Amino acid sequence: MEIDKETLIYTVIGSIPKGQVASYGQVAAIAGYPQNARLVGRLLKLMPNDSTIPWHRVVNSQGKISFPIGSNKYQEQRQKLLLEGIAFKNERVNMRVYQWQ
DNA sequence: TTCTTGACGCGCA
DNA sequence: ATGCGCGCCAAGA
Repeated sequence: MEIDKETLIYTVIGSIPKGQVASYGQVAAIAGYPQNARLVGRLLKLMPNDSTIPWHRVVNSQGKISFPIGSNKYQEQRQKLLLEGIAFKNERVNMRVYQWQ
């Protein structure tokens, strides 16, 4: 039986360790779908609210949150990351330090 | 079916 | 550092 992209990507995101982050592109690549960063973002958007997957640990390749600065979602994600000990430097996390794998 | 969008990424000026 | 263009690809109009 074959695992679909959706399930695989959710699994990858779910395996990101607490206190670390991964970019959309990395998640896609690890799941076996390089060049599909947009797919990752789309799935997170369609993800049910009652899901327990750590969606907040996914930021873009620049270490920035992919929501407009100041928006509720932006604040929510930033807060979750801060609570895990991830520090922000000018609205962005240091990928060299917090990047998973 | 074609065109536009978008929680993206990379190279280049 | 900062735009800008282009590649990607599934979903919606």
